[in-house]
Amino acid sequence: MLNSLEMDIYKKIKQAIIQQKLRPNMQLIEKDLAESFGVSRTPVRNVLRRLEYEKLVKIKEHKGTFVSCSTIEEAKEVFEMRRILEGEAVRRACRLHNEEQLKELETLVEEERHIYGSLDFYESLKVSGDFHLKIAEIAGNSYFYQYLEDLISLTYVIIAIYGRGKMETCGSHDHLQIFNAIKQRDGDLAERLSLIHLSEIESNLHFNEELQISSSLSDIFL
Amino acid sequence: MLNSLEMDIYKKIKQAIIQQKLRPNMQLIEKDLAESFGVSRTPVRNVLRRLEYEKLVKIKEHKGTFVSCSTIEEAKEVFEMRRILEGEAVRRACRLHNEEQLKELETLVEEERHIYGSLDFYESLKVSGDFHLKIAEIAGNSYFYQYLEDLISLTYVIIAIYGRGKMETCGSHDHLQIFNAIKQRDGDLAERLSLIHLSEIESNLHFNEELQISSSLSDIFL
DNA sequence: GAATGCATTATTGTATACAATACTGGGTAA
DNA sequence: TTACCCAGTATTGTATACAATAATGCATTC
Repeated sequence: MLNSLEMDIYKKIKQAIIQQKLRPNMQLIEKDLAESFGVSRTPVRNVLRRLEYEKLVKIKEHKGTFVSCSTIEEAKEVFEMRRILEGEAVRRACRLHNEEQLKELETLVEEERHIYGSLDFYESLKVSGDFHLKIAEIAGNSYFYQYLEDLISLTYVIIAIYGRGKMETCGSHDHLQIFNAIKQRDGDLAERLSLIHLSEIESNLHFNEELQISSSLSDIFL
Repeated sequence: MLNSLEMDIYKKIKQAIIQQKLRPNMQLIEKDLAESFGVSRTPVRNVLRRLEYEKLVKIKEHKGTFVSCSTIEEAKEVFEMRRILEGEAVRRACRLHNEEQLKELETLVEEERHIYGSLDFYESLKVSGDFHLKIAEIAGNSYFYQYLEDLISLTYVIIAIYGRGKMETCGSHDHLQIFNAIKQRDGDLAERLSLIHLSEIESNLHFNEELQISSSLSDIFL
């Protein structure tokens, strides 16, 4: 995939986007990025193209690279696809999990419960995402993980755009319920809880058109 | 995504892989590709990275890029994920399709029926794939298309590795049945037929270990 | 004769130089 | 004053040059 140099740059840019240090529609100038990482434009460009493939940035030819600002329709597609994939994944996880995996999953729930409120917002987002990804991992088909990793990253950006600060992070309570359903191998229940969980997160977003971050003043005053 | 220069190179390399002009495990040397396309290594490298992301090639650091040669396990994952996604997609297609889309789908079935046997193998593969992709398109969430486009391309390579020449292409009869189910908006039937269809293709493959294309003699004589 | 080490070569990885494109602003003409 | 054109600038796109790495083969030594 990416070599170690690029992987380092990739992780840093990705994290900055997720943490909103780089906000939607902000331009990422290759030269500046290259300088701040102390490398040439070449590896930076490679990373940006990768991020574009994940839809975290948008590259416009001869214009530049911009932190992605998903439309409402795109955001809804992300949640819809997450429900499809995570619903199926959690079913499989119920069937397939072994003791070790269950323990790892439990650890994540515990961790989440522990840092809830205390640590910073983005740390708790990450731990929450890890819970979802662990289920994808247990589901036993690597595409679950591959697809959901990207979709979950995109969810962070969507929350950055359409969220309103407080309750967008997954409640650790929901995760505990899902965990228990998995533990009891109750696929129907686990799927139902997962779908509700995702829909709740989505419904806490503010999909009012006016709230979209505009890329230009002409968008606003048109 | 890719600009027009790279898109051109991308399509040609991808097609060559699908058509087995570039066989699994064959090395793709950047310099040679660049020369044969009359460009520098830069755009070629970009394309190769993209193809790697789609799992059509594998890049080994400081060694080179090789046409991917999926293992049996990877191949099974591809079919499994196709069943998950296409099963869901065809259900949605049943609900969502409009007249125009239905007509386009019918055209593809007709076309397939028409060229069956007559045209070359790879052309018929392509038309067959288009049928599957059209359903993904009708399903109304762009991720269906995005994911399945890659999975279907990978299927071609898998068939190249594990197929045995004759009946691996989708029978147009299966597609006609699926089409009729969609037309009648019978989601249950359409899904069932699709899953059977995919499993049939898979079961026609020869997943005997000995048949794997070895990348090195040491693999054979170990 | 076999094995090891070194030099050579081939290939990829990174940096830099150059080309193309699109934006910006000022000047000029109507 | 306003609209348009043109030059200059900023940024990306492509090519090339250079560095790093890994494979190869030959020579040397035991």
